[in-house]
Amino acid sequence: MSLKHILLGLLRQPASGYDLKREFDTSLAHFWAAELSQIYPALKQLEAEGLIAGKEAAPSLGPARVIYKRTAKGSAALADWLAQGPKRGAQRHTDLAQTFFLDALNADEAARFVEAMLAARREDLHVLQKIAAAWKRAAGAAFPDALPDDEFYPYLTLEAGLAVAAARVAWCERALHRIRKRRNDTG
Amino acid sequence: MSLKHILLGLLRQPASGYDLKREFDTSLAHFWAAELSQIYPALKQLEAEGLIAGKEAAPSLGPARVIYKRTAKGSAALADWLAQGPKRGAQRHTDLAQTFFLDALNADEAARFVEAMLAARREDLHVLQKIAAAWKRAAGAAFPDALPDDEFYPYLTLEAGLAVAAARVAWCERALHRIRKRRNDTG
DNA sequence: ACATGCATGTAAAATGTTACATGATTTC
DNA sequence: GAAATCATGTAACATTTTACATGCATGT
Repeated sequence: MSLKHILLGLLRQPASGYDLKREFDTSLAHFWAAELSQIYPALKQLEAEGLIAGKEAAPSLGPARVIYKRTAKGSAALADWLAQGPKRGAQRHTDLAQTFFLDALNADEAARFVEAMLAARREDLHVLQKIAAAWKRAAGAAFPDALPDDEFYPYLTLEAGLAVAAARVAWCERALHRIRKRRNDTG
Repeated sequence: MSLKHILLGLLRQPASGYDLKREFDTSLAHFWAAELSQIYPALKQLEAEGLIAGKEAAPSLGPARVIYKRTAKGSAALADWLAQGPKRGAQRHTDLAQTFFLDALNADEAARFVEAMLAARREDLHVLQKIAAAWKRAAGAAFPDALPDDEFYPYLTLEAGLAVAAARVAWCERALHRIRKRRNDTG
């Protein structure tokens, strides 16, 4: 199960389930999503397997938190996962599935659909660009090559997200041109 | 549920569950995957909802087949889905999740991981390029603009797959250069 | 007082994967 | 005769999503 391996990876630094959810939403959103209701049971399972250890943090103020951290056994399990080589993840692009059947709509409706898709993909790209810009500002001159390993590799994945998002925007634009040209040619 | 909508879309042409599985593997693989064990129950559900109708095909030779076709009510449900605008599909890129944690390996192992990822992404791209080339050969001069709607839109999704696959290959190459440069710079 | 954010969880439903079971036909 | 492909399904398991439940703290 990949989710458990990802949690294992993130728990290099001690963190609560809630902290981890925030990481998913901010740093991992471009390749993985997870809900709190999925994270909490997964953490319990990892603890039962001895791969992470949890400690109740005394709440001087605010609600109680359980802080987890990876064990030595957990680090070994993580290295094992990586040593297996790159795994393929299932991709389900609902918007492309819809595009596949756009002949069920008329030309105007189809064009509007692709316009909406373009707007959504531009928004995706914009979000990632803002994150990348903030990262760049925070780092020094030899960016990203001078980053320490534990920031360099996460940054690489952001670049992957950026590259894919840009490709999808460009594709939407081309598709829209084609659809408009069709509409003019036939109508 | 998107799978049911996709089946609904594909059942413009009469087809059996087995036929549909073949379509997933050949024409939809770049954005959606489905197993037979998922397709058969989904077809039964769609039939129970009156969106498709099945007919037992008399098997003169070979095993019995159930041929389904979309009903008028089914076509309305499909149009409805498309009219809701583009839906976002959950993306789970296991290989990027692994890349995120590559600092857990040493520089050589990390480089080998990315090399393997590059090879896998090149293979993805190659598969799609072969499909696109075959499509191009089969069609005439004004390709793809002269295609009928029910082939034009599926072709657009293939182009999306191609664009994303090419972007991921290029990203892997850049990442690999960076990792090798790092290895030389630091030791 | 009320909304928002922090914090942890359970329960139920939906969705997806893997393994199993069956049997005919076609190709080597 | 064996293996691959056609064809349909069930069962068990794993995973993910959505809804619900609880309670503290902070800002308006």
